Amino acid sequence: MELPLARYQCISLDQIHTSSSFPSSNHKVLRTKPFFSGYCFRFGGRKLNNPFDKIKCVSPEQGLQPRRPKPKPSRTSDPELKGTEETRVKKPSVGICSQIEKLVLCNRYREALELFEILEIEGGFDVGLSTYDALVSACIRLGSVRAVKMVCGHMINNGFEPDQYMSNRVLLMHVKCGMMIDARKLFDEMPERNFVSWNTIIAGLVHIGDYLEAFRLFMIMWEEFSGCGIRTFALMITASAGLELISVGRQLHSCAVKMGVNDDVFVTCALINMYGKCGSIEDARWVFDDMPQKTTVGWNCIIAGYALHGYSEEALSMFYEMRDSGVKMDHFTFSMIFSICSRLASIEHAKQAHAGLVRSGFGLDIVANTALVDFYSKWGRIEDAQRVFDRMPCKNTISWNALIAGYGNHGRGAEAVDLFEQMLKERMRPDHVTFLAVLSACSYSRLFECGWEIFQSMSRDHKIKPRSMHYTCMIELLGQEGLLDEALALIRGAPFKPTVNMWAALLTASRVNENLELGKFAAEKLYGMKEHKKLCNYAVLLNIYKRSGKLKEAATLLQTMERKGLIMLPVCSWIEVNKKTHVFYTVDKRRIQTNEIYQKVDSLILEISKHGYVPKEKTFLPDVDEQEQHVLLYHSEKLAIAFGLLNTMNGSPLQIMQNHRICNNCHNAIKLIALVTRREIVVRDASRFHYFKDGSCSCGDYW
DNA sequence: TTAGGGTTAG
Repeated sequence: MELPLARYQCISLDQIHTSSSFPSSNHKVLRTKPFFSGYCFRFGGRKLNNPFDKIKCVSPEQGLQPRRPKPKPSRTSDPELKGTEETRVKKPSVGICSQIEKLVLCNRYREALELFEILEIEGGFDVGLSTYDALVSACIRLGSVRAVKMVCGHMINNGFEPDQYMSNRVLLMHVKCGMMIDARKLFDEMPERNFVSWNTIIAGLVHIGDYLEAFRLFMIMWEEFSGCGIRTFALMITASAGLELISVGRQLHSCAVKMGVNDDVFVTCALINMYGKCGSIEDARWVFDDMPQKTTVGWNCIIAGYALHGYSEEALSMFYEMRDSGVKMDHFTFSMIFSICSRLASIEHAKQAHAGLVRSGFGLDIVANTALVDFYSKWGRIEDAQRVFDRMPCKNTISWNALIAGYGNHGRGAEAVDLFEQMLKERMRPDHVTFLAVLSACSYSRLFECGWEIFQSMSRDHKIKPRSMHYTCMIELLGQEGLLDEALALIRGAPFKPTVNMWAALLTASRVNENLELGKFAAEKLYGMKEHKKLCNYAVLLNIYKRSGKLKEAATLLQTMERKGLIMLPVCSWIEVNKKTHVFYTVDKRRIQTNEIYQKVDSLILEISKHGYVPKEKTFLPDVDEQEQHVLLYHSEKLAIAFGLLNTMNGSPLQIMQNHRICNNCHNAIKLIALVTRREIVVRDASRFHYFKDGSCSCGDYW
C-alpha cells in the first residue's frame, strides 16, 4: 500500500518559506466544523485496513482471538429478564462498565483501570463505546503505556470497530502517552481523517519537537483541504517558535491577520510565545497589548518571553500586573515566578508567590515545586528545599536534579552523592544534567575518587555519553588533586574537539598548581580557538588577553565583539533589601549611604587583614597595577555586602548576585568577612554558586 | 454534538 505521504519528500527550511502549499492570503481558514464533518479520506480509492491491526498490543501467548459480533447493549432493568441466558452474561458487564465510567468521572483513573484489568483477565465481557471512551480518558490522564496496550488489546479481541470520534480519541491516547510511533502508524492507516485527526498528530509531532515533520504534514493538510483550521494555525506558529524561525512565524502571523483569525485566543497566545522565543520581545508585547481579553495563558506567555531573555524585573512586574488585573494565576505562572525570583535572588517575592501557590490549589504541582526546590537551594536554604522536595507527591528526574545541585552548591558533596544513589535505588533514571549536578558537587567538595567512579559509570552503566561540561568537571577535579598530566590526557582523549571551557579549566588548574608551562599551553589553545560565538567565551578570552598583557589583541577582540553586536554589560553586583533591589558598580559613589558604605568596607578590610587578608591578587600571570589595586578594594560585591550588613538584621544570610565572575581577591575577602561577621553570604556569579560560611566557601577554593 | 490547539521547572 502506498502511503499518501510518500509523494512528499523530506522538507527543508527553505521549502517551508517557498512551498506553494504554504499559506498565503489567497487561502481561507475554515472556521466551520460542519463543512468537514463526515469528510472522508480514501487514499487510492480504497478503504484502508482496520487501524488497530498494526498495533501489537496483545501478549504472544494470548494471541488475537476471533472477532465476535458486536453485542447490542442491554439497557433493561426488567427483573423478569434476570433469568435469561442473555442477561446472565451481559448484566454484570453493564454494571461494571457503568462503575468504570463513574470512577473516571470522579477522576479515580487508576481504580477504573484496575477494575478493567481484573475483568479483562477474567474475560468474556463486553464493553461499549462510552466505557472505552472513559478508559481512553483514564489512559490519557495517567500516561500509562501499559494501560493503552491493555485497552487496545481488548478493543481488538472484542471486535470493536471505532467510528471517527473514537478513532481520534485512540489516536490522541497514543500521542498523549508518548507512543508516537504507534500513533503515526494509526494515523497513516486511518480510513477516515478529519481536522481533529490531523491536528492531533501534528500536535504530537510539535510536542516531541519534530517540527519539520509537523510542517510537512501541515502542507499536505493545507493542500488537501485548501486551507486549515484556526487551531492548526496556532500549532504551526508554535512549530516555527520551536525552530526559532521568526520569518516563518511572521509569515503565518500576516496570514492570520489577512484571514481575520489573529484575534483568536489560541493564535494570539501562540504568537506571543513565538515572538518571545525568537527574541523579539517588542513584537510579543505588541501582540499581548492588542489582546482584547487577556487570559491566564496570554499573561504566562508574555512573562515567559521576558524571563527567557533575561528581563527578570519586567517579568516580575508583569506578574504583579497580572495579579492586579484579577486574572487567575495557574501552576505555569508560579513555576515561572520561582525561576525568576531565583535569578533575582528575591526572597520576599518568592515567599508571597509560595503562599499564592498553596492558596491557588496548585500546591502539589510537580513543575512549580521543582522550581521552588531550585529557588530555596539557590537562596541558601537547602533545608527548606529538602522540605519542599519531601512533600512532593511525585518527583521526576528534574526534581532530583534540582536538589542534588542544591546540595552540591552548598559544598555538601557527600550528601549530593548520597541523594544520587538514593535516586538510583528508587529507579529514577538519571540524565546528563543529573551527572553534571553530581560531578559538580564532587568537584566543589573535592571528592575525587567518587567523582571519577561516577564519571566512569556514565557510559558504562547508564549509557549516557559524557559531554564537554562533564569533562570540564573532571578536569577541575584532576586539577585539584594536582594531576595535571592526567587532566591533559583526558582532554586529548575526549571523543570530541576540546571546548573553550575545558581549556579554561586546565588553565585554572595550571594557575592553582603554579605550572606556568602548562598554563601557557592552555592559554595558547584558547587564543587559537575560532568558535567564540557566545559572549561569555569572548569574555574569557578578553580576560586572558588583559591579564597576560596582550592589550593589542584585547583591543582587536573588543572591536570584533562590537561588530557582532555583543555588548559587555558594566560589571555590577546587586542585593535585595526590604523588597527593593540595590545595584552596585565598582567604585560606585552615586548612591545614598555612600560614606557609610565606604567606611564599612574600610573597617571590614581592616578587620579581615588581621586574619591574613592581603588586598592583592595572587596569580602567576603579570600582576595588576597599583591603580587597579585601589579599585580592587571597592569591587562591586564588597560594596553590596557592606550595604547588606548595614541594612539587614544580624543572622540573616546575605544574598549577592553579580553579572561577572568573582575575582580571587574578593573571594578570599568574602570568606573572611563571613568569618568575622558570623553571617552566611551567598554569591551567585556568572559561572558559579559560592556559599560562604565560617571562613570557607562551598566552591572548594576553586581559585 | 463529542474530540484536537496556546504557557512552566533542573
